[in-house]
Amino acid sequence: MKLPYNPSDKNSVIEYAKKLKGKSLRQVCDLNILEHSYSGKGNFGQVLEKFYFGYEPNSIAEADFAQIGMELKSSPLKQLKNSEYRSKERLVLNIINYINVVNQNFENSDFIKKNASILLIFYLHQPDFDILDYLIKLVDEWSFPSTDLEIIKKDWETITKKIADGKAHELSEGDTFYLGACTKGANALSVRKQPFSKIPAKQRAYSFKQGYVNHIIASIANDPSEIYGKLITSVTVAKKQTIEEIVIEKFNPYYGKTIEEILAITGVEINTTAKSFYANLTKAILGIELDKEVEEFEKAEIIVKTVRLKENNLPKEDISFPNFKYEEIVKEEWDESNFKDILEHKFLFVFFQFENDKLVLRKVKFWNMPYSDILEAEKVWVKTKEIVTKGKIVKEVVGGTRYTNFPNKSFNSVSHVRPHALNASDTYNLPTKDKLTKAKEYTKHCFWLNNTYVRDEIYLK
DNA sequence: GCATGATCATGC
DNA sequence: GCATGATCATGC
Repeated sequence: MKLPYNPSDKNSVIEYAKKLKGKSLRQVCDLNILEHSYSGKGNFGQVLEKFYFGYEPNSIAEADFAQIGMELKSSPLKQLKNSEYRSKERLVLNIINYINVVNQNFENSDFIKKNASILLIFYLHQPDFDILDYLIKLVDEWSFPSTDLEIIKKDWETITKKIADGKAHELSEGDTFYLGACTKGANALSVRKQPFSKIPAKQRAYSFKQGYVNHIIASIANDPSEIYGKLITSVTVAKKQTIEEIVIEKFNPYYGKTIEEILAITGVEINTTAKSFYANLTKAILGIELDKEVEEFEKAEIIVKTVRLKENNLPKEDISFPNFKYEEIVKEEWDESNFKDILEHKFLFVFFQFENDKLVLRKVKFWNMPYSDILEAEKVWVKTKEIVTKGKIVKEVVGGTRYTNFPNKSFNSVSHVRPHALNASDTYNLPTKDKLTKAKEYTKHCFWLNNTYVRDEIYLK
């Protein structure tokens, strides 16, 4: 069959691809073929490959357009209330071959062979729409900006080293900055062999983190990115230092200084009572303008947590996460749960400590939760889900105070569940009526990291 | 002094 | 109106 483009000419492929803009698959593909073969089901990318570009979907190691070394990737967008586009999810790339990758360098890796040049096709995902009716919004060829490539190379090496250390089963997205190792497979049983351990490891693929995809989208859409400040100003810097090293180097001169002293040295004026105070102080130290976001943190989806330690090193408060909805948690599985997703992020902890009633900067630390502790957090999540499912939240009511069966600090060393609401009547609906109180809704709760865990496993380590 | 339940303050 | 970071109140 003659193709409507020349597969050995990059411009021809890109030009043909760009005709997709503003169209849906139904508009550009042969409807008869579609209805016979797909009847609205299947995956957007597969339909696109087969019925628009005219080749059979494959899972070969080389790029889809082999002659020009270009890989085709389609991915969904979501639209914000202000009508801007954001990535709906991470962008999943090739599967990690644990056996082969340990014998490769980044430059000659399967990853680079497959993804050095990507033809990106972003479509607007709309709930309840047939995939054939999603509108294609953005089409362009994309390759790594040179500074990003240095970060991604280090990420690739981090992933490879963990496999070489026999720890493929302990891989986590939080291990890396832009390039993640995300799980890929029908279910938790999708495992494969790893070279230096007998433990089967979950099947994983390289992926760009959602935050990173958002920046790709902005660059393709030609959004002027005036809203970002960069830590890494050149390829030279990126080759020499990791994001981690750059951040620690910037914080280092302020260790042992009080907040007042830091403000005086940086000369930045920040409203000390504002909620955004610590976020702004962090930006001041990093040399980022206060009205801008730290580009590298957004791309890597780094969660910044400020902790105030008491003089005995114990954090003054536990660390909260977003509230969970009772009706949602009962439908989730741990592997796809919100809580696990959060815990697999990379964190930047900024530690202050009270010293004679003044707060002094102690240290900053990049951290992501070790595999063994994720398994502990899973127990807390499982128990929480069980309690909500059975409608056994309230244990007893004493006076006006309701005591719950939620996992507390003595249940688990990593995490516990506690209220996080405006007041007791700030509630979410329950999927099952509470057995004891007959209530149909309950005060909002969230998962917390225990302050003792933060002290022992993050601050002191 | 800590654990647990409850609530506050701010900004979008 | 709500999410989020922060803090308070009470009982042991």
